[in-house]
Amino acid sequence: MGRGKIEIKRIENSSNRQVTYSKRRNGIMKKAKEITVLCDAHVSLVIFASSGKMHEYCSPSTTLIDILDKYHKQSGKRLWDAKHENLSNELDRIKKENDSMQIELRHLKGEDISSLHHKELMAIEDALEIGLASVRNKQMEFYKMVKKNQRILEEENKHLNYIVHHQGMPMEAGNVREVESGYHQRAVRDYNPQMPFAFRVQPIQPNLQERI
Amino acid sequence: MGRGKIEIKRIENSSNRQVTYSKRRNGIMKKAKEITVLCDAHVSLVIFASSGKMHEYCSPSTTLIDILDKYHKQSGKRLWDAKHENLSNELDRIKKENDSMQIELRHLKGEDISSLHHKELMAIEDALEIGLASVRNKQMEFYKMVKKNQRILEEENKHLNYIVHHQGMPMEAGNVREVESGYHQRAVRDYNPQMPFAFRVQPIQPNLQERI
DNA sequence: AACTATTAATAAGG
DNA sequence: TCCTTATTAATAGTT
Repeated sequence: MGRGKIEIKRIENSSNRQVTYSKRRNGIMKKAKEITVLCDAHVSLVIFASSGKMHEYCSPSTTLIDILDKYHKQSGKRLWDAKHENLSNELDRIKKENDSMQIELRHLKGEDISSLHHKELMAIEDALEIGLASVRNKQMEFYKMVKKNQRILEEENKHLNYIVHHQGMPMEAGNVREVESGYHQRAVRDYNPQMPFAFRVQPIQPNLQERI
Repeated sequence: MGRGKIEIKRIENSSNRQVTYSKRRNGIMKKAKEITVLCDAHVSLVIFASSGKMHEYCSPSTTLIDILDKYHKQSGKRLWDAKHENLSNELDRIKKENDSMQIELRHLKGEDISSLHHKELMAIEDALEIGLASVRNKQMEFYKMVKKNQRILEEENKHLNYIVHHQGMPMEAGNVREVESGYHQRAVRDYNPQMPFAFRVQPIQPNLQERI
């Protein structure tokens, strides 16, 4: 259908090929639309030029996903399941990891241990002891820091008290509080900001004392 | 292109529609093949008749998956990612769960605790103490069972010794071993099969003694 | 399914 | 890429 008949084989002339591609692509698109309308068909058409440029047609009232879904059902061919597989495998892997961690967690919390053997119990006990030692060690650090801070405060306090009383400076209760809080702030400045607030202002936690 | 011009609208006559569908479907397929050959194009064509019957064409040298993959890259549209989404979401969710469990595990093992606040440390310590108590409780059960078993064995032993020595039955060393192992087996029969092997034959674990 | 008159697509050229 | 046009290809209606 043209000025001459052509053989159906690759058009070697690049620009001719390009032109023909463009024309025929439009032709197919048109045909696709027509069959859609005329015959209630559902069509998905995706064309890539050799240049890589893409054109597509998908009948209205459907989506490519629908089409592919139906394709999937009818052909039995997998398609994106191959893509799924990786994700699915990873999911399985992580689920297993999750399960074993969950079990380990339970065991460390002393749950579900009735079926464990002696060696396993020992291992858990060891882990717990190590953890406990580490946690208490950390708390000890806090405790020492607090102690030190308090000692500094007390010394400063004593010193100031000395000054106040021996230099005969009259002060009201409110002023004293103000000065004291000033000391607190100064002393606290050196601390790690992550240190719990409780340690900065309040006295030592009573249960820390019991443990040390 | 026929005996008369037709309007591009749904063909109401069902059998006409069916015939036209068949003819035009072949036409499009042919066109698809032609453009593939003539212009080095990659074509994917999927057509569903209103009856639901499917036909497809995919250029040789590619697969539908390849085409869809390229489609995905170029259009940015999701496609089967929509299908993926559930899986992907679940993966994310489980990964998060995983992470938090991992952190909790580390904390219970006394790792990565330097940034924790006092309250958090206390909570971990409590959990560890509970876990430790539970584990030791369980071991205590074993210990008691072993103790009881041993007591029973000792009594039986004493009794048998009495019989052997007072009835003057001469026995060789080999026979004694045989008898003893027989006792062991009998006594062990009452145990939970999950009980660690160590308890069944060997004496009490020395470190259990220290702990109780 | 085959036929064929007619329309539609398009190759070549501008 | 778009227009034109000669020519081929597709196909609607018929058998």
